[in-house]
Amino acid sequence: MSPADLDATFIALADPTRRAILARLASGEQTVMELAAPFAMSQPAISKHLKVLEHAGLVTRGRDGQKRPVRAQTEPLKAATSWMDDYVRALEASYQRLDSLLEALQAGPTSNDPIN
Amino acid sequence: MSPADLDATFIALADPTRRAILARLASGEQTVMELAAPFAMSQPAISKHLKVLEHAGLVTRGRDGQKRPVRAQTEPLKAATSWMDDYVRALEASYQRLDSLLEALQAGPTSNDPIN
DNA sequence: AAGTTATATAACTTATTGGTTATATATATC
DNA sequence: GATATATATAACCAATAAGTTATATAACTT
Repeated sequence: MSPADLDATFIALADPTRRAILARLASGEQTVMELAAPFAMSQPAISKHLKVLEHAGLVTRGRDGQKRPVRAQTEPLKAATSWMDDYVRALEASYQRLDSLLEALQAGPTSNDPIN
Repeated sequence: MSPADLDATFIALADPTRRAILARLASGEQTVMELAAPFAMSQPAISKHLKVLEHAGLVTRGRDGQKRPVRAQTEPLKAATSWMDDYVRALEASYQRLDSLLEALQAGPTSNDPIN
């Protein structure tokens, strides 16, 4: 996943309306009108949010007559989660190195310690 | 984690410069100047990015003389990941229900099927 | 064919973002 | 005390975002 793709995914997730739309899609495909109903917001506003979600690959659109059913997709979420997991792992590994170092220093510093 | 906190976290992650700053912090605390060095960007721009990251709780600032060392924090990431994981789980559960339904229909529809 | 419904697009407004330069503040050093 | 360094703040600019209303387009209904 390219940085730009990560950008698109996090941008899409960074809005409570869009996350609420996704949450509603967990119970299956919905039309734009169905998605718009619960929000105090115009239909074009919802269409704009859907475009942002689609651009991130978080939803795909079908065609059923005049309706354009919206369906959620998991792939970008998995890629984003994977970036975050890798990062947290790297952080915790570095904390652990620091912890061991502090522990070693407390046990009794020697001329071999990287600091001192 | 409140929706506003999730907003702050995803907004902070939705910029490649900020993700790069976080990545650099994986190797330990850094001063603002150290963080700014690799970027083709002014120091105030980096300070602004740090403020966004701090607002999300993704970094904390220390004090060491005139330096304000920046340190990464994992907590908001874990909360965000948790939201995403829950969501993916919900989605996959609903897909699975749909899949079983389609399977059942293909095996031979009956008057008890929820559609038909 | 006329009217209705579902959705998208356009044009506009306001607020926010990401950057800039210039400057202020606080600490360190000579 | 004067100067230098680390960081923050202010004022500004251009681009983007999130909403609006009005309108266009396409498909469905009668």
